[in-house]
Amino acid sequence: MSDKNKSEVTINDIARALGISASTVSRSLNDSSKISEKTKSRVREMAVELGYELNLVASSLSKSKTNLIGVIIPRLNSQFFSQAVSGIEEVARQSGYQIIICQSNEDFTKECEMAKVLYSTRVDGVVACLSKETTTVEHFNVFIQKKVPVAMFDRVSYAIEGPKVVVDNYEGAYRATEHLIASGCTRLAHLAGPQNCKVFQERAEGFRDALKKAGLPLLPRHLLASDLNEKDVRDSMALWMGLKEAPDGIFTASATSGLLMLNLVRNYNVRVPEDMAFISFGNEPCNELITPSLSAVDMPGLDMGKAAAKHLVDAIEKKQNGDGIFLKPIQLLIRNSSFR
Amino acid sequence: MSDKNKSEVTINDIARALGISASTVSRSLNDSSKISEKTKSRVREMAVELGYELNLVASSLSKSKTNLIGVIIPRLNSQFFSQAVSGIEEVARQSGYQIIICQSNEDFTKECEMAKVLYSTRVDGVVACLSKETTTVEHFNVFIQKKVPVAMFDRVSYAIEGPKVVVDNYEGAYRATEHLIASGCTRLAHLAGPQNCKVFQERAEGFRDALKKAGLPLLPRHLLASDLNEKDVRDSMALWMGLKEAPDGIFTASATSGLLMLNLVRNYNVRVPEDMAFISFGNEPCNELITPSLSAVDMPGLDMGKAAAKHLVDAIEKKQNGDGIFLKPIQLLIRNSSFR
DNA sequence: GTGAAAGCGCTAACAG
DNA sequence: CTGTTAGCGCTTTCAC
Repeated sequence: MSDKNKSEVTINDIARALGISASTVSRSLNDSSKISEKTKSRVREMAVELGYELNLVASSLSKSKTNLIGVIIPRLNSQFFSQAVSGIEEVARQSGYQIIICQSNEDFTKECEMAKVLYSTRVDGVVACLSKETTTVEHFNVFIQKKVPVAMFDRVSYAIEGPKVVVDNYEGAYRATEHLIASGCTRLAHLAGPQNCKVFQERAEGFRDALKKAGLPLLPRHLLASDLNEKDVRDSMALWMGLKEAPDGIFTASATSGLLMLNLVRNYNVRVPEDMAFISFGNEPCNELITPSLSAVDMPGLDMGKAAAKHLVDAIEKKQNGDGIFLKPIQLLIRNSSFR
Repeated sequence: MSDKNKSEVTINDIARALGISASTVSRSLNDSSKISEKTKSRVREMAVELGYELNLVASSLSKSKTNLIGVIIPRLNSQFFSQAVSGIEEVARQSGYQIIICQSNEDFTKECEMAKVLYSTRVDGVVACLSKETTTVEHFNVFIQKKVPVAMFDRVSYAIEGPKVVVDNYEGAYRATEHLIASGCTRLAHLAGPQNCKVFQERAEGFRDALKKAGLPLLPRHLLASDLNEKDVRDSMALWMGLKEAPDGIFTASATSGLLMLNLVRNYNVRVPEDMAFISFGNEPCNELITPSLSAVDMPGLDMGKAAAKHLVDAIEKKQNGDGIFLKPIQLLIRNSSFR
């Protein structure tokens, strides 16, 4: 009847229609225990009759709670990250939160901007995986100061508080290298990632230590730090193939670089795994479909995402800062590229 | 100096500190043209001094604009979707919007719920790709009624207004089939998707028509509608291989099913592409890395995402509903699985 | 069990 | 150019 031309139906409209107060309507809609069932149902009916829909921005403002979680990640298009985001989204939604996605694109400056706008959005928490470029985390201080929990996964920083969900990169690298050695490789090489980034440091370290432990030398130029982009991978491959002592076992610090290398090696007269074995840190579905299938250290992306979100939500709701390091198991997937 | 213990610094604090009004502060911070440069800079300085950060939820409430875009997609973990979301995120952010991601997981009920909460969040617009189950789009009516633009891509519905970004599924399927025929296949089969879903209908239709055009028969059970999940694919493969007249050319309606089939065929004594050629609708990076490499109809996920976001933003800002169908080109990627 | 009133932080007429 | 005054729609004491 009161078909007002106003765009939005509010609790006031319901209140007016029912001849009660807005607070009663609010309480009813929130299922407050101190409202009679009768009133509640009258309110609910009128709400649907008028086509009322809660306005979360108003609600957020008055409650100082947005039920929004900011997610900062390097990018979306890798199995690991899309799985992680899936996991985050799933547990977030189950817990009543929505997620705002920001891709830093491995760009530190963008990461900083994103932190700012997420803060302005007053997200209740953020889960982040740092860019490769990131070496300082002061851009997260806004959150810390205002008691907004920050959960990190994979590429984390221990310089700020909050839950961290990680894998043991050192161990994964160590075991991968060990495996290559067990397969009979003696001239091992490692295509490492940017060494300012902790996870890549750890992977390089695991590699080095495994060699040391086995009494194997690290041949000159057999450990190459790089950005892991396509050019770097191609250059590294070319460099190694030109060496007098070319590697007979290669461990790459990322899935994509491993895939690319395995592809590049076809241009040479080299048998895999007989002449050259491969294993990569990080697994893509692709790894087991190609020929030869590519061995990998698998990181549980989905689980890590879920865990990060879970610990974040706990931190948000229980007001416990949720500090803690949660180590997720990696898995060595041995396939044809290294099995001999 | 005025180190009040209040958690949030507001424009009022700045106003008080400077002995001016809150509106002047607001205008300054928004770089209004009618504020003296001098005042602006005093305000800006005081803002950083006090550690002020804009509260977007308050701003959103008073402006009735959230600068949030809701994204509803079936899932994240396929090249196509992660690329699409990347594209959406990129142009959204460049245009000053943040995106809220919701995965329907191909579940119609979830899709409906998501539409509801996105509306409650008062997103300024939504970009959606319908779930396979979705046959009705009434859950989007909230948006339409309230003039919130809805852009759709790939799996779209013409039952509601708003920009649609699509590829010509019929044409892609037609050309893929045509290609198989040109390669010498005569007993063609198509693993189709759920036929309530338009894109899969169109693909099946393109397949049928290409056969007809070439005067080739559609052999019994050579067109199988399915859900494209792993079990369906396995069953279909088994069924086909058991046929007296087994297919010698297979066109799958999705990338993953194609990949899986190509993998399954190894269990049979069949040469690819000599005895059986393959091509899939949808391409994954994987497709060119496997052996034999898998031919595909490639959809430009990134572009489609960007386009959808762009048209949505236009619709939001120019108040033009942006109706229109934007056809993105597909590309036939002929690789070893079908080239003979 | 329900109402009145204040307020969350910002913006936007309307004055001057 | 700047200030005053109302809200935006909802929640939340504090009364009754």
